[in-house]
Amino acid sequence: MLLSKVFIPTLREDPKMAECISHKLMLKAGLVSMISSGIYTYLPLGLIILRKIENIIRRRMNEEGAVELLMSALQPLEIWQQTGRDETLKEVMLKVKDRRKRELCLGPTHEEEITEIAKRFILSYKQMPLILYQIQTKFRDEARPRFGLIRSCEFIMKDAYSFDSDEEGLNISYEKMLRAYDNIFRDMSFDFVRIEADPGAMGGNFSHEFMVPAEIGEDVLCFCPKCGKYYRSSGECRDCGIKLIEKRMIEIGHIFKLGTKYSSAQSAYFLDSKGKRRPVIMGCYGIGVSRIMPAIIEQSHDSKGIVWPPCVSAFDASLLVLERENDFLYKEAFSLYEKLTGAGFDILFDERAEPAGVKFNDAYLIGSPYIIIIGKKYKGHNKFELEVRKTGEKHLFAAEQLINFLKESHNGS
RNA sequence: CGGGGGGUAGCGCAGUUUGGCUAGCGCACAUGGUUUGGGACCAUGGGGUCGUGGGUUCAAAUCCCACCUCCCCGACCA
Repeated sequence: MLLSKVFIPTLREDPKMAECISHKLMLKAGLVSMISSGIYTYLPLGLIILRKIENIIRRRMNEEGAVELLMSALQPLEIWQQTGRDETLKEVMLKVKDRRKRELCLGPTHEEEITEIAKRFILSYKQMPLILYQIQTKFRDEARPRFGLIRSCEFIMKDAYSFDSDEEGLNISYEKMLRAYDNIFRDMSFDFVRIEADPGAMGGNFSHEFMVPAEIGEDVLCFCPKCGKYYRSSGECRDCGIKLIEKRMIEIGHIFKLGTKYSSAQSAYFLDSKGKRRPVIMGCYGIGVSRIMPAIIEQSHDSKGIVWPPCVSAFDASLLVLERENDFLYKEAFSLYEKLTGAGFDILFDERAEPAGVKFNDAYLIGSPYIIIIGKKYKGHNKFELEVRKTGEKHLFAAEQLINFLKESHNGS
């Protein structure tokens, strides 16, 4: 992509409203823009990254046999009354009335709605096991939105729901999701923790949380500095007997065995092999998709900007021509751009007539894993300079070498 | 929801204590020129309901009242 043709409005100064690093960098790098407290627009660059994150999730969910659907964000309040959660979630639920005075809410989550789908279509044990998932916008009237996309009133979640005819089936589905989540967060290069959790208001009897350590985390876990194990309470390490240290964590995923809480309340019944009517056994599995971007940034940045792990970076590399009005250099740069694009790489080509400092700073801010530089020095040796964003390490390459280098790093990641 | 701090050009800010020339600065933006390996320079220019409403006054960004909104700490958080 040509930088002058894409809409990436980077900011020079730190935005005043941003308090934490990821929030600041997301605004500065032109990933998102705040519309109101807790409400954000994804700008084009942010959307590219969001899609990459979503697709990592899709790949792993599909791999475990989960099937994607898309439920409505607008939901009749009626289905919430059946489970009583119109009361338990009263505070966070955004409600509206339509012109016929029908009471609706903007879904804060989708257990009730998916259970309606199950009730309607899952009639026999032969239709299970089944795992359905969606990537959807949720709405919550948060008491205090904060940290940018970490806690917002409108956010994107991947929510999956498993349907089984017996406990054993539920255990298998749950294991599948545990595996998928481990893979997803590993794919995203997270330093993450998986820990048993309290099901809370979600209901059910068993639950795991996936968390990443970060200063701005809203949860606290205790960890053993020797073996690295995490605990919920601050005793001492069961293995090492060492005093634990508190660590702030961001919750990025949470999965639950629900059992029949929702299916019973909403009469989602099926007939088993003996023709007996029984409630479907459910599990639900959430990932805070819009929270992942800031969580990655919290874990991967430096004083100059974002350092994207290659798997979620919008671009494989940024390409800078420093002397824009030098026809020779521009032609060399453009031909390299075409070669790299032809080889299947996503390249952000900064061909603007801006001073070198502006281009370097934007490139560091945007955070592509590699920066390829064509300027004065190129005229000396006719080699392309490649800077590794993460380490600052520099290489000189001819075009073919450069392509091979990028291919290798691509396969490695 | 409790406590604290903010709102002046697209962004970042000064000015408000002590009311008074035409409301300023940096960046960005536009035009022309010089530049081009680290947010460059010169010249010219455009852009403002000073958060909103009401009040006090000869005179309000500045004082008074109400409201809106943003941020921080806490409570809450499937």
